[in-house]
Amino acid sequence: MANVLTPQGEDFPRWYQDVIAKAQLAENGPAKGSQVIRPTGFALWERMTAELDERIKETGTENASFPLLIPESYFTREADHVEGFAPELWMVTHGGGKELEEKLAIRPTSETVIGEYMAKWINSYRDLPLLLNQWCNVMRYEMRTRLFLRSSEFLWQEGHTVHETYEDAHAFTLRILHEVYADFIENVLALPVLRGIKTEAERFAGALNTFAVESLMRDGKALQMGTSHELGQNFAKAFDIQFQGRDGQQHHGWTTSWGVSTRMVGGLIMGHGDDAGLRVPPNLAPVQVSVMVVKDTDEVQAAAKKVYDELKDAGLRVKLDNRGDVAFGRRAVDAELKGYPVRIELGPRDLKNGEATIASRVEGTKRTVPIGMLAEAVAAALEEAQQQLWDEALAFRESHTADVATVEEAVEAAQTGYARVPWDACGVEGETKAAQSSVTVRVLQREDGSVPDSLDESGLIAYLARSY
RNA sequence: CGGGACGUGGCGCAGCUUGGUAGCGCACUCGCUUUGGGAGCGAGGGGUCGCAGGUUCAAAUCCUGUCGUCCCGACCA
Repeated sequence: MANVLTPQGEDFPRWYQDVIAKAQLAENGPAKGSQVIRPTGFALWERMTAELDERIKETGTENASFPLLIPESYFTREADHVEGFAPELWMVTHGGGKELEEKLAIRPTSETVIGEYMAKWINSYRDLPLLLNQWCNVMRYEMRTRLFLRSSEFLWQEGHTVHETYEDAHAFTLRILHEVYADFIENVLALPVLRGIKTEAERFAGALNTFAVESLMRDGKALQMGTSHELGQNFAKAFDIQFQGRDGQQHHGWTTSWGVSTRMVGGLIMGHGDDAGLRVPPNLAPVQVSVMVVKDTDEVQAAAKKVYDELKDAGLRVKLDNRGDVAFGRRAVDAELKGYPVRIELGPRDLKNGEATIASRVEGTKRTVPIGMLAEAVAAALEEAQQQLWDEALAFRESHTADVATVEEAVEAAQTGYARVPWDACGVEGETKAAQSSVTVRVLQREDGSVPDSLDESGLIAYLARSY
C-alpha cells in the first residue's frame, strides 16, 4: 500500500489535513477562516443532509427559510444569548454605499429572527406545536479555524420549535437527540455516540438545558456531533411568543432548538479514517462501489459497463472508473483515499474466468467472484463493511474509556479517551480544574447510561475528555 | 489575543548565514511506448519569491511593519 499520507500515529492533525487535501474534500477560502467544500466533500454532506432531512420530517417538522441578516437589536433581547454570541458576530455596517442606521448581524444561529416570526404565527394552543427547520449557512467569528471542524462560515441545519407545555418541549428535545441525531450517527455514520446532558459551563447561551451526542475520534479526542436545546420560556418571553391556552388565558410557549453542521464531515473523517485515507460507511457513501476497468480494452470496457448498469439497477450508488489514461495503481490509491467501501476490478484475466475481483476498503482484502453473482456479493460486502466499521469504532471507544474516582485521575485518563467519573466526585470545581488541562466534561449520564432530564438529578456520571 | 513554526510556479521544498536578478521533485501540456497497486523516455508551458515600506549601484536574501497559514492555549457547531 502506497504511503500517501502522514501516518495517524506520527501526527494526527497533519494526517487530517493530508486526507482533506489528497481526497479533495475541501480547502481554505480567500477570507480568513472560510472554506471551500469540493465536490467529493460536498457529496458526503449531501448524503448526510438527505438522511437527516428524512428523519427530521418524520418528527413532523417542516422546512422553511429565514434571512441571513438579522438586526443587531434582536440579539440584545435575550440577555444570556447576546452575552454568549456577541463576541462571535460578524456585522454588516454598510449597504448601497451608505452606513446603515442599524447594523445587521450575519446570523450565527437564528433563534432571534425565527422567534420573531413564530410569535406572529401563533395565536392559540391549536397552532402548537410549531415545528420548523432550516438548512442554511451561518457565520461565527472564530479565533482558530480548522476545515470542517471549525470554520467562520459553516453549513448546518437548525430546528426551532414551540410547544404548549414544558413536558412537550422537553420530550421533543430528547426525541430529536435520539430519533434524529443518535439514530443517524449510529446507523448511517457507524459511529457510536454518548448521549447526555451538558453541564452549565457547556450549555447553549440562553438555554435551560443542552443535550448532546458525542463521538470519539481515533486520536482519543471527543467531538460534539450534535446538540438539542431546551430553551424553556426564555426566548418566548424575549420575543413575545404567546398563545391563548385551553384555559382562555395567555401563556408563553416553550421553545427548543437543535442543530448539526458540516463539522460532522470532520467527525466522519477522524472517526473512521486510517493511514490509507477515508473509510466511508456504506450507508452514507455517495459512492458505494467503484467499478474499475483494469485494462483499457473493448472487452473489458463493455463488461465493466454491463456490471455498472446491473449494480445501478440493483439500487446501489455506483461509479464507473473507465479511465484508460490513468494507471491502475493511481486510480486504486485514489479510491482508497476517498474511502469507497467496495471496488470491483475487471481485467482480461477476470473475464477469461468469468469472474470479477471484489476489494473491500475496510477489510483491505480482495477475492474473486463469478460475474453472475456480483450483485449479491457486493451487497454482502457492503453490509459487512458497515458492521465492521461500527464494531471497530465501538471497540475503540470501549478500550479508550476508563472508570476513575477523582478529577486528577480523570485528567490523566482523558489523555487517551473518555474518563468516567461520578459527577459528585467532580462537580463544578473539578470541571474548572480539569479545564486547565484542556479536559472538559462532555456529557453527564445516569448510571444506567440513559439521559438525565436535568442537572438536578443525583448520582450522575460525568464523561471527561479532550475535545475538538 | 499569548507561545512556537512558516509564507518561493497548482502541491511539497531548496536557495537566504556570506545581496548579483530563481532552481528541484511531483502535478500539467504534446509525442511514442504503457495500464493486474502511485508507469517510462523525449520535448514543452507556467513564478513581479505573501504584501507594503526601508537600506543598497543591486534584495527571494538584510531591516521595519503588515496580512495569512499550521501547531499548542483561551473561545466555540
